[in-house]
Amino acid sequence: MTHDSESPRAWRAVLEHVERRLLDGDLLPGERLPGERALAADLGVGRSSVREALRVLEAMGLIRTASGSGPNAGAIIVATPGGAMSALMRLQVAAHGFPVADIVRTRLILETSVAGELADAASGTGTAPDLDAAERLLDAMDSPDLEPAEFLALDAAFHLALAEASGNQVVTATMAGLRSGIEGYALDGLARIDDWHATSARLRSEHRGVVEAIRAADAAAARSRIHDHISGYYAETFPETTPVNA
Amino acid sequence: MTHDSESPRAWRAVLEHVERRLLDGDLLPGERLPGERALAADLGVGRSSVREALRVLEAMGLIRTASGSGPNAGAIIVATPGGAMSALMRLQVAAHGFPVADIVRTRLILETSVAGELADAASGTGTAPDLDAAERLLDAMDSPDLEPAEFLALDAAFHLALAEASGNQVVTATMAGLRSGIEGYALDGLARIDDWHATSARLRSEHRGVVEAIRAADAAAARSRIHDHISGYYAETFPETTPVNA
DNA sequence: CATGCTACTGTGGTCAGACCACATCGGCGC
DNA sequence: GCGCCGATGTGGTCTGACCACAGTAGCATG
Repeated sequence: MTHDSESPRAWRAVLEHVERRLLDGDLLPGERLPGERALAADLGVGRSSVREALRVLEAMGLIRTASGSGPNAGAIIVATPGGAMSALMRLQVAAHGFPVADIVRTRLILETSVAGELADAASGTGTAPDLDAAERLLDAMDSPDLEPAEFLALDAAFHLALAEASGNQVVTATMAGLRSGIEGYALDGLARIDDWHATSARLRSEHRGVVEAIRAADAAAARSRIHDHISGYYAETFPETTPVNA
Repeated sequence: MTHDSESPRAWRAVLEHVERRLLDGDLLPGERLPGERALAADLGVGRSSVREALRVLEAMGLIRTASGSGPNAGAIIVATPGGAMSALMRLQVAAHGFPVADIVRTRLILETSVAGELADAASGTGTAPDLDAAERLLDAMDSPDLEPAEFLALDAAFHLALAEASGNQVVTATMAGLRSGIEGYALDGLARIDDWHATSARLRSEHRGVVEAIRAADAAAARSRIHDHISGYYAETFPETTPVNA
């Protein structure tokens, strides 16, 4: 009943309140938000409105909620953009907001750039990029008795590991989202592969080639190899897709 | 299918139900979702749980809701990823999930690639990219009596117009999000500019140079000019920021 | 005195019901 | 035939009530 204001949506007021507290440094990652009831009382809105705002924050990867009591309970500020980006891309693809071809084009842009950056970093005198995680995944992909779906999951993890190695959290989260957006199509595309054995062998070889070019600090080769790797795969599995330029 | 173990959350069931209906083609953009009460009854959950799911869908840019009656009322499937991406990036920056430096680095990657693509498209025999909207914005920025904040808004719109011209909706939405994420910093940065007149003149000139390179189908020049334009501006306003490589 | 179990407390999660503001549309009165 | 006006149904919000859960204090017991 607190004559708050003109804002037509109460839950938006909650969202803005939390965002402001974040920007002001009042709330830091790891800290807890006030309880839903307290937040509702403070802002003069109902608890349901608070919950709707918290739901949005949770979907955006801003908070994690837990029931019960103790320091682990409640809404805790985290920053896990990967899941949020994945949900966003997945839903946008489902609603035809993001054409699959644009997802692939964007993936091409980001991965090509990441590979080039990694190679450049390898050439510098400073710390070389950490490719251990990526290579461990490549080793796992050499296992001969992998289901195609398992191989695909490792493949996705490898590409994500490259992004992580670049140290760019925005690119990492975005690539996780892009991958999620086309996951369904990737699984469908498995059925189109005639000779899976040959295809997986080629993919493995291409992966090694990319890492090799990065290690050799050959940015141009890293770029072109990862580009050809991705566009070649999509050309094979989705020949009807609009050809990706770039 | 990454069938994650079911969480006992009712609102997630609603979310997944809507997503499946989207994927199955039952729900198309422009169509209306069932009413909240009907949805609650159909899925056997409370209306508040339905509302929490709808709130997430709205935040993700999937639906638009309107009160009242008639064909425009209710929850209508739309696909406006720009707003969702902006909110996501803005919140992640606020929660320190996305370092500002990574936002800038990603912007550099995407815009450089977009400029190159546009120049390549201009060289092809097909339809040249539509740069009219971008150039109209440049004309507006030539107005001598613009507040710095107004100039900045037009600047952002110009860069977004380039992305739109590339025809990649994922990149367009992502760039809108990146811009939103650093909007606060950009406004703060205005205070650091000593000679705004000189700076704005330089920015205008650089913008024209980018468009000129695209029109001339000089991809290399377009890439380097947009790269220098962006990194130069951030180097000027945020010299303390970790130097962006790439 | 130490220990183990048990209520207590506070958290989010959910549901039900009740209003309100709003926009449309059918029907009554003119 | 025309115009106004209430019936209707929508989302938006609030309230209050439960539930499951996880710590924690405190009692009972050895």
